[in-house]
Amino acid sequence: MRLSRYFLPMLRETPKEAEIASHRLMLRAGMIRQEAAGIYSFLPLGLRVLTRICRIIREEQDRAGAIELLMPTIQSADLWRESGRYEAYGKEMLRIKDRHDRDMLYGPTNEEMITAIFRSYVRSYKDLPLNLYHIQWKFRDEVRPRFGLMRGREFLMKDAYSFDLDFAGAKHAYNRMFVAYLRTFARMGLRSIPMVAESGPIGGNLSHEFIILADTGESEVFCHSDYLGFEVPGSDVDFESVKALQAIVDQWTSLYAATSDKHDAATYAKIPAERRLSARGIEVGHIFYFGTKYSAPMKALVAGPDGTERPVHMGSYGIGPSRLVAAIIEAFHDDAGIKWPEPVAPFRAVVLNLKQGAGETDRACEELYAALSARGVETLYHDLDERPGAKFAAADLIGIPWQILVGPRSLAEGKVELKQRSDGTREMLAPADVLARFGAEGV
RNA sequence: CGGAGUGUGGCUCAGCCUGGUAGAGCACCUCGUUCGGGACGAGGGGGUCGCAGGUUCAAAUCCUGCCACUCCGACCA
Repeated sequence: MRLSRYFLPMLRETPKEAEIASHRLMLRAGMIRQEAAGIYSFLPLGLRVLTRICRIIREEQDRAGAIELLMPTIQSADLWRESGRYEAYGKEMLRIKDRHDRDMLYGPTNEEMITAIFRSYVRSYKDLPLNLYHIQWKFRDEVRPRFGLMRGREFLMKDAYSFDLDFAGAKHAYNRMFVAYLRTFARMGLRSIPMVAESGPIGGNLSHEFIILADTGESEVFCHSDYLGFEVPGSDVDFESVKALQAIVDQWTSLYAATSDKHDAATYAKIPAERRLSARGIEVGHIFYFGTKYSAPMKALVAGPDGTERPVHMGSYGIGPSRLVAAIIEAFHDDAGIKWPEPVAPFRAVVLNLKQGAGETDRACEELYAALSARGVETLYHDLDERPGAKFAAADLIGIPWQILVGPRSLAEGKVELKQRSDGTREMLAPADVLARFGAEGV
């Protein structure tokens, strides 16, 4: 992508409403634009990151055996009356009426709808286990939206719903998502810690929040510091193996870890003092087992091997991709801007032409840009007529992992400079060697 | 929902107390000089001062009401 033809409205000054780093940097880097309190447009650069995050989520959901579908944002109130939540959910639910004066709502979550889908097609235990998910916009009319995407009213959510014949099956379904979540966040460069959590309005009695440690996190958390050293399951995990998954979950729940809601000071005090970790965290995922809370009242029944019908056991599993954009920035930034981990970066490389309009640098940049693009390396070419300093600042701000600096100084030696955004390391390389770095073996 | 605060060109803000021709920096357009860490000069365009009432000869400025947004706390992917 040529910057001259892209839409990337960077801000030099920080809009006054932005308090935390991620919000500030997203606005400055031209990723988002606020439309109303807690409601944002994703501008092209922000959308690229969001899309990459969703791609990783999908890959791991699919790997764990979940199946994607797509449910609407608008739901009928009648569905929610069946579960009793239409009244129970409170003012957080945005209630609307259509032209026929029918009660509708903008979905804050989809347990009711997925249960309705399930019950209209599935009758037998032979169709289980089943896990259906979608990635869709949700609306929760928060009293106080804040911190940009961190606590918006409209937000993107991946929500999965599992269906099993009994608790044992449901527990395995829960474990699948548990392990998938560990992998999902790790692939984004994040260290997540599963913590015992309140189940809130979703209900149920088995629930974990996946927390990223960050100073700007909204939750106060307490855990054993050994969690920071645990190994994340590899891509070869056998999601069919009940025993293998249970072993992983057992390990990851073996030590104390709780949010302030569920914090037990006495248990925490038993951890050796040097292993106690008291910090703030960002909730990026939340998983629940809630049994027959919805299937019983909504009559989502399946026949078991003995022929009798029984309500299906369910769980639900949420990840906030839009919140993850912010969480990743909180974890990876410095004073100059964002430092994207490669798997979620909006572009992999940015070519900076330090003397736009000079034949030599223009030619070298064009060649590099064309060659990188041909190799499938997503590259942004900063081809605006700006001074080098402005280009450096812009590149650091938007945080693309690899900067390729092309100026007369290095070009005189037949070289360009490859700078890594994450640690600032620089190397002088011939253009051909830069290309080799981005070859099949990656950088 | 309790408490605090802010609305003035695209952005950051001054002006308001003490009413009298709407300002600055950045950004934008033109020309020139520049060019390895957010350049400089000259010229130019752009704002019914959140909205509605009121007071006054005169309101960005004073008064009343409303709206929007932000921050602190209680609740939440």
